[in-house]
Amino acid sequence: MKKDKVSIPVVRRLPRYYRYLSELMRNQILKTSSSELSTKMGLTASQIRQDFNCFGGFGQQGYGYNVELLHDEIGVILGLNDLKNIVIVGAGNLGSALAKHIDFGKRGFNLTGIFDVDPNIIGKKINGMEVKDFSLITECFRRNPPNVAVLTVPRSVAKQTAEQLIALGVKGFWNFSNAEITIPGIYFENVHLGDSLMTLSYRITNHKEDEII
Amino acid sequence: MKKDKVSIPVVRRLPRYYRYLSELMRNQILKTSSSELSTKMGLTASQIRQDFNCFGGFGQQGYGYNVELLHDEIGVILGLNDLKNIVIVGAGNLGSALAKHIDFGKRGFNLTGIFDVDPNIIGKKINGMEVKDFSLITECFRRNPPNVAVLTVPRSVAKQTAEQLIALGVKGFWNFSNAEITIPGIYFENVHLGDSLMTLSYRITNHKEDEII
DNA sequence: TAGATTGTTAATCGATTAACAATC
DNA sequence: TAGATTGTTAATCGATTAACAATC
Repeated sequence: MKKDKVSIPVVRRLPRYYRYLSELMRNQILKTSSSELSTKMGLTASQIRQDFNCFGGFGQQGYGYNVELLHDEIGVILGLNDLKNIVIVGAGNLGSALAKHIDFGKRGFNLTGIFDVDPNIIGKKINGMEVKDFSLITECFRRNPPNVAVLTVPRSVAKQTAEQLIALGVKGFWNFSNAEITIPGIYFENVHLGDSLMTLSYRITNHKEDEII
Repeated sequence: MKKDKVSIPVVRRLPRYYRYLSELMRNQILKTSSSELSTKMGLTASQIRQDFNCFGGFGQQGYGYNVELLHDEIGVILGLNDLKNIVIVGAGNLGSALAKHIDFGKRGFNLTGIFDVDPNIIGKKINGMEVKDFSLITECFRRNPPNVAVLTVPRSVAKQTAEQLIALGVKGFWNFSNAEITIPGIYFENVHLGDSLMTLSYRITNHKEDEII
């Protein structure tokens, strides 16, 4: 049955399901089952069925799941179909690497601008898109107001930059700045690459033979 | 009391504690308490005390925690003090951005090499370090065998590249390749930037007024 | 000493797993 | 129909929260 409140762990697993189903599609596999997925993904079949049933039943008893249908449904749930405008703010190493590396279109976003404050960077082209002066951002937002911004500025200016963008209507941030900002009503997806690396350090340092993950 | 098996959620919070304590140190704050940290970090005081006590008691009843001592203890737990050699394999957009952007030294690692297969990239300098030919990797590993590799190669070659590196002694991967690889005894810290972005898409698409995170 | 705050045990909550009836 | 596999309810497990005695 469809749930109205879906828990964070379930939401975090959705993109993973989506990837595995994409892979099955690439391999022209038409049907799958919770038990098949469970062995492939290292989850329990029960959990998979529970997860899917947070959003309604996509399967057929006795048969399993139609791969493409399930894939597309999860895409819809994730909101990948209605493209949300997104801009990159901060075109340093990380910002420009993300501009080139991430397929925003496949992830539910439409990249409409890249901004920086550094005169050495402004005017450069990244993936055919010119880096614009951040001080002109108000003007640029008139035409294509974005819902979301990638925040790849130094931590020291992260909060003030976020506030400026919120004032212009931005509702969500993909935040790489290493600052933890929380503002009511605004969505922050904080990516802490340093934390991830330290977690790896922990595991390598404290390994006890066995355990994976 | 010191626990011998520490759960994943606890481990993932350690870098976060470490960051908040670093911040307190920057602000010359000498002592803190679980309740003070809890309001700052959005956790419960109880959880914080539970977390710290997985590793033994670092506080003093009636006083709280000495910021620097706690910070340094967590650093030791994370293994940040004994630097582990790390190489970057794949010097494309993301690999080279990470080389420039990440302070490996502060995260428990010592960057000793950057490799690629592309003749257009080999020989370039990134942060003063020359990109070496991946086919010479066996030779390069003689001197400074690394424990860990950053895997920033395309998904299609990720698995075979990982296997080559494991054969040369690599025990852990910071894996950006978007391939989910599991090999017994080897540590994979998988960073799925696309998943992170899709999670943001989900939340923006399905927002119900209230809820943050 | 009195006040504060830890370390730790016990209670609660939520997520995962198991079981099974429904049904294709 | 028989076999398979879902959707869903119930049981279990583990993580979080609450409570409080220990003690600085």
